[in-house]
Amino acid sequence: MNIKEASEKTGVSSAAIRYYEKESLIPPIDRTEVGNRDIDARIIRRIKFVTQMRAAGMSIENLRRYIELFDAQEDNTKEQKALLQEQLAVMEEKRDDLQAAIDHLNYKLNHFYDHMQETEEELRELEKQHVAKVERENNEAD
Amino acid sequence: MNIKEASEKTGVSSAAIRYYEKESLIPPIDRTEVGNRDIDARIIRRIKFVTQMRAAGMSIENLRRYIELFDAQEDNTKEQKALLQEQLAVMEEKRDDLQAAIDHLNYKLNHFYDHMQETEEELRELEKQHVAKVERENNEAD
DNA sequence: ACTTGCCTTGAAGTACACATCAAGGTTTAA
DNA sequence: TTAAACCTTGATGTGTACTTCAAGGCAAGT
Repeated sequence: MNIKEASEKTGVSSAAIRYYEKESLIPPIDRTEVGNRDIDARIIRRIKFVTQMRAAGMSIENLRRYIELFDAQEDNTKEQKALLQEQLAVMEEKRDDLQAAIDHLNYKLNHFYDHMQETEEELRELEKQHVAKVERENNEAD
Repeated sequence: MNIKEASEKTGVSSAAIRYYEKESLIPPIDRTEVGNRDIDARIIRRIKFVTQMRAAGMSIENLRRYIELFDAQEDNTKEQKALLQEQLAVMEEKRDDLQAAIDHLNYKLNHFYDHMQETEEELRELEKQHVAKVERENNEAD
């Protein structure tokens, strides 16, 4: 499979695949006799793995660190586990933040046709208080 | 409250607060007589809101679009609702991707002390097959 | 023979989200 | 009154993660 087909199969651009190989996020890719990349299922899996982790917000740097350990022969399971747990914590926090924001949006959508939207009402109240305060200050300045 | 105190209170750098104001992610901040920013609880709330959404992966651009609608006086409810729904869909997808990755990592962690980690085993098996294939090819080339 | 369409590498360019710097102003404390 | 410690704006710099470009090679079709 050439790089274009791999790109279509994974949704990752050819340039990005080359970049991932250069950055060792995927293993060295076999070449045809003329030097073109010949991509197999193993590489496709690796590309998809990278995509998933990238979508989850893992940086290239951390991903490479992780994959290095992953691919290593020696079982440095402690480091590996620590790294996984670290990443897991980051991702869970991210998910919770997302969920909070989703809840917020859902609430707004559910109450959308109420005459005054309540979440906005809250902020508008603060806004009103603020405007009143500014006006008071202006009056004092007279 | 000056910008430094606000920075300490929110964990957002002074430069970032200025940037957020410039990009209209937070409302225009009042100034003291000499032109320094005078930050109140309302702004602090807004900064924290931005931080939360940013941590959840929303881009500055989308966040601004969202906040613009949020702050709008006119009730262009249809567009507003459409945009909220759009944003909601994006965020839910992101959350689901995250959850999938979290599940993946959790699985790995739960099976960490198994003699051979199963997910890795799978990849290592492919790796072995690959190496064997390369060796066969090398032998053929002799 | 030549166009089309794929590939290669290395270098340079780009978008985002700030961080840092330069040049200057104000307030406070010694 | 001079230094320290804030502040301002505008410009420029930075790191990340690619994308795009330049220059060329290979293989198939017309």
